[in-house]
Amino acid sequence: MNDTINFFNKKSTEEIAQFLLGMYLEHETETGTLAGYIVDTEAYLGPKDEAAHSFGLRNTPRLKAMYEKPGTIYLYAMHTHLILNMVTQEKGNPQGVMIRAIEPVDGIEKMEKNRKGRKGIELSNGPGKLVAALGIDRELYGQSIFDSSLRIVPEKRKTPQKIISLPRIGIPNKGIWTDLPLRYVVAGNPYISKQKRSDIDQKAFGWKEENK
DNA sequence: CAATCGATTGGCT
DNA sequence: GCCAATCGATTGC
Repeated sequence: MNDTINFFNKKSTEEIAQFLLGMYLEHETETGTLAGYIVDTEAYLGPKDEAAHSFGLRNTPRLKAMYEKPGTIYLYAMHTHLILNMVTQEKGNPQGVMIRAIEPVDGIEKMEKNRKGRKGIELSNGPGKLVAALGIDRELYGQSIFDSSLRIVPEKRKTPQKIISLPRIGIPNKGIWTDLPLRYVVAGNPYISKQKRSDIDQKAFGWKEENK
């Protein structure tokens, strides 16, 4: 875990976004532990990034957590859905990574309940969906992804066979920022949104063979 | 399938 | 009031 914190302290937001692919994300709730592997992320480069909430160092009450230390959880509402992000740079430098999808591992039945009976890839193949599946709420706003009830567990992570970079989703008319490939996905994993069925790796889900 | 569109909360100007 | 880093149902090819 210390290695992971050091990684956040030394690397660029783009590098951290890729590093988070395969990361084990778990949420300890009153009714049990819910967890999965991160398979889809997007980097938001803060002050200079027209697509970021913190563009131009904008700072409003909602953005407070973005100006905190690396690993701080930043949640915001999009229509009726909460979206999960974490801070990636030093305090006062509001850059972050958004989590777009996870592959469920632990507590799948509870996730199905949280998702009102939906199953399979519909459980967590979108940013609003995984937040609902894991039962994430506003109380986690401003807490640390390293040691709160919602946390990453580097010891349990997987390694992607191949990482693909793509333009980010849902940010039209932002000049170069619309097209820059700041979205990163585990190639072939079925939980990636807007993916062709033929590109899915049904056998290994895009992971490297476990080191046996 | 792909494209379109309505729903509808919260944060900002 | 307006707009959004979305979801899900529906339409149409």
